[in-house]
Amino acid sequence: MEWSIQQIAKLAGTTSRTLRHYDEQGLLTPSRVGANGYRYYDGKSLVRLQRILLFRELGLGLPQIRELLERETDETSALLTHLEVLRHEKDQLNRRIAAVEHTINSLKEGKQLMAEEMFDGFDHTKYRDEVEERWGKDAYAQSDRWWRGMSPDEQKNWMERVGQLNRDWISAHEAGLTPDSAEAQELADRHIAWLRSIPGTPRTEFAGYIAGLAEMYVSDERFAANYGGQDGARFVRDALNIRMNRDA
Amino acid sequence: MEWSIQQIAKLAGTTSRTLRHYDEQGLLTPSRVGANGYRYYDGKSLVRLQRILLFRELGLGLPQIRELLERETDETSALLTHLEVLRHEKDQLNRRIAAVEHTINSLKEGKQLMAEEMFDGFDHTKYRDEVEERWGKDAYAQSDRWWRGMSPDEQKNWMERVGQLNRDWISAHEAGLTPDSAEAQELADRHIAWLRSIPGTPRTEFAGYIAGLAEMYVSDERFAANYGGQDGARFVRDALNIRMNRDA
DNA sequence: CTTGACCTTGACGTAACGTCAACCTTTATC
DNA sequence: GATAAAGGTTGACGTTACGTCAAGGTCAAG
Repeated sequence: MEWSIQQIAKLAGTTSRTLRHYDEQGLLTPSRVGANGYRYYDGKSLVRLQRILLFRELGLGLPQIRELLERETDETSALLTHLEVLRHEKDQLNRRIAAVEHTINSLKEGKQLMAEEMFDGFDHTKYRDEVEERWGKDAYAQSDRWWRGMSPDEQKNWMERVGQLNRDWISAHEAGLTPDSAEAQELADRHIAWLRSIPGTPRTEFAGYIAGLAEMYVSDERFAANYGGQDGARFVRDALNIRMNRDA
Repeated sequence: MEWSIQQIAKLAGTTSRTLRHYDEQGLLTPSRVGANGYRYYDGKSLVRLQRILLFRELGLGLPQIRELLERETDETSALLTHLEVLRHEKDQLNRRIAAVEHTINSLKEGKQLMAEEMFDGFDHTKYRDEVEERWGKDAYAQSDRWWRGMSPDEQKNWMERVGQLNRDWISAHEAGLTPDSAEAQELADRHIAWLRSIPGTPRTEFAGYIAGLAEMYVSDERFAANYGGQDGARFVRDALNIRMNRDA
């Protein structure tokens, strides 16, 4: 069997322009080219084309696809790879759906959605890679399970407690207190207790973990924002460090 | 609270260039612009930015997003729309996963995947809109349920029967038989019986349906390809028409 | 006063095609 | 055999949502 360029395009659900593009890129050359320059394609071309379009729908770039097609001699393994990517995409989608449902519920409960909350909600899934890189894969998975295990009410409650703690930090700082003041040290106590309550928090080397975290509050604007900016974050960091040293 | 362009970019997980782009496009103007031209953003900006990025992840274009944000005063309804789109995407993904799993199973059963099969597999979902337009929504849904109701084995079996019929048509044509020959008429009988066996086939106006279908075999390359090209399709059409007229 | 981080406005680059334009073949029809 | 319709070819420029310099102004810290 042999098809013209438009025929095979319709067969595969694409356009002739795409076919010419793939020809230019060396991704899919016609099985035959007539003396008049017309392109003709056969069954093998069709299969290859299907696979290309398959990968394209996944968002893979043409160079990547070329690599895949060249390296993968086995159809099954290629499809298994494909399947894995699809499942990963599905997971992500499910998460996004859960996130949106969550925010809708919050709204339905009549409580206004505040900017920080919105950010925190997304934060939890958005920085996955970063969290994994910094504290290991288990840490993220564990913390994620814990978070999802809570009811929306519990989640809200938890976030409000965090918000309160943050606000207290900011007030203390704005009140001109010093990091070693009794008030700041009390906040440090609360802060540490709060951190301990999060599953995934390392039990060994806890002191080093806290020190690193405190440093990050300052250096990462996303965290610093929670404490009213870099200045506030520095205040929190100092208070925490003093608290930890007192223990030692 | 007020953030600089990089701060808010990091907060939302994007880049400063994107922010400037959105400013240019009038999608998100800074809450304040300093005398030096610096852009500053506040909490409301952050929320709006989050929403923009949300929609962007869905693949919506910036003009569309602008429309949505202008029309939607209600947060909840916007998110509900959003949710619907997400769920639709999820359905599609699940279908693709099922399709890939199906082909993998076929391969695992050791049976070679032939080009036509692959095409048929995709065909069934790919041309949905077209089928619906031509024969009504019920027809597609009905036929789809029927197809999915079959086990992989049954599906394979059914496709092999179709393949045999098609090959017989091609042989008959290549053998130089005429559409009104006894052999061709016998094939027409089988063909019509086969069509009747497909749920969704109209019972009323069956003759007209057959005539239209026969015409389509010729005019649509995707169908013609099954009969060895337009020429073969013409042969099938003529045989079918003769068969139907004989009944009348 | 320099250094380095951050900001600005152009302006060109990119990916995967869509969409003409200008022109040649093939096929069907008068 | 003329002619139009349908389909083919190769350029070449347009599109979207930014990325990525380039060239230069601003600002806090040492």
